[in-house]
Amino acid sequence: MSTRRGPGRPPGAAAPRREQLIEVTIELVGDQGYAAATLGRIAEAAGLSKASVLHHVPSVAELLAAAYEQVLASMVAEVGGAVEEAPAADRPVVYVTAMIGYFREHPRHTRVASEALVHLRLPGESRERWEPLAQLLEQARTARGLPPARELRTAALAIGGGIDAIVREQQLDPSYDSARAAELLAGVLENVVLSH
Amino acid sequence: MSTRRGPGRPPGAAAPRREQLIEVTIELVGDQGYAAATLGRIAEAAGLSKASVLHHVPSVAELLAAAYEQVLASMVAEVGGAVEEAPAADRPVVYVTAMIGYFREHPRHTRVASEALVHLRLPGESRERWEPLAQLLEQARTARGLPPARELRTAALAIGGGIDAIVREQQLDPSYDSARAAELLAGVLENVVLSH
DNA sequence: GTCTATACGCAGATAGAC
DNA sequence: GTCTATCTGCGTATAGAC
Repeated sequence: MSTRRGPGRPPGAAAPRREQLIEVTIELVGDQGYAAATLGRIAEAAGLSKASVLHHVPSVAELLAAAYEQVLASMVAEVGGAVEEAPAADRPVVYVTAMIGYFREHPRHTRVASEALVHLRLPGESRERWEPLAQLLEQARTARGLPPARELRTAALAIGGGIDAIVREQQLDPSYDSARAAELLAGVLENVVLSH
Repeated sequence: MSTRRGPGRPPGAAAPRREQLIEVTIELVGDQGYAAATLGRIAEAAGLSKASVLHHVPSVAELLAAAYEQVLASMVAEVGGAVEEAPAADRPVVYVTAMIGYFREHPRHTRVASEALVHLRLPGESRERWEPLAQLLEQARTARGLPPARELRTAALAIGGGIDAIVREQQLDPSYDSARAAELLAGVLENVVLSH
């Protein structure tokens, strides 16, 4: 009987219940913040008992981390894809607009990502959030024949902070046009960091 | 007997126990975050029982709000003072350097202020955090004989985000020179928002 | 896999003696 | 003003039946 069902899944397949739990956790955190993402509320939103939730997930903390990681992976995939399609000289600008665009298209992911630094115990990774952009800036400058920048870290940090602020404003006030803001920020980047 | 002690204090005087509790709360939040500022830990840090703490303060939530407000008031007093001493044309630049300088001099206040938006139920005030800077920008432009800016909100938002990022970096890595970063950010402000 | 029942800890807050 | 003792609620997690 080659079609009998065993206890396991085919190697690459997903665990559907776990996926569902991650999904409702993202909705809960995205809409009401990490403080609202308790075992009881997650169970209720998933239509399960608390014990059943913990049958599919080792702990609430692990589930919260998995939800955050899924949001982060989705963001990295989309932004990273857009960046790689562009020539090196334009990548910083694409990074800015793609990042702001991503969170405009995924409002729930905004809160998941922005509150994660406060609520989750994140290893040192969060401390170097400015590094990817710094690398893009440096590579764009060499692609343009410019000398290395002296204050790369501060430049990347400030641009990243500007992105965060624009994304947050779009979340607080959906009538705020973050696409236009992204163009503006990209223009500053172009004229200040990527010229002379 | 005009010197007898009654139950009250002279009108303008502080309530010393309450002040002490606010103080230890700021230390706790500043060093370990809002999650660590529980009634039990506050009591322990103050050398009191939990019940005694609540004799001087109506609730933990109120104490947390008071601690945040004290930090905010202190910051506004220092930054506001520096800004008012400067001519209108220079105020945005002074705002940036004074703000970053304040949090460099008061590391504990950094975390109290930055996590407050996530942990405290703040009324609409937090939504207009960009407005003071926007006003300074507008006034500086008219003082310089420039026409009103078109994207004031985004400019103030992005600068504010840059300030936040630099302040946070100084907190995470004390060897990071946020004073130099402030000069850089102020320079961008000068050349991008306050010229032509 | 799913449930009910339960254990356990910790948070905030109150009662009442001193 | 200060304390000890207590209450209540909520959070995570486990035990064990179905």
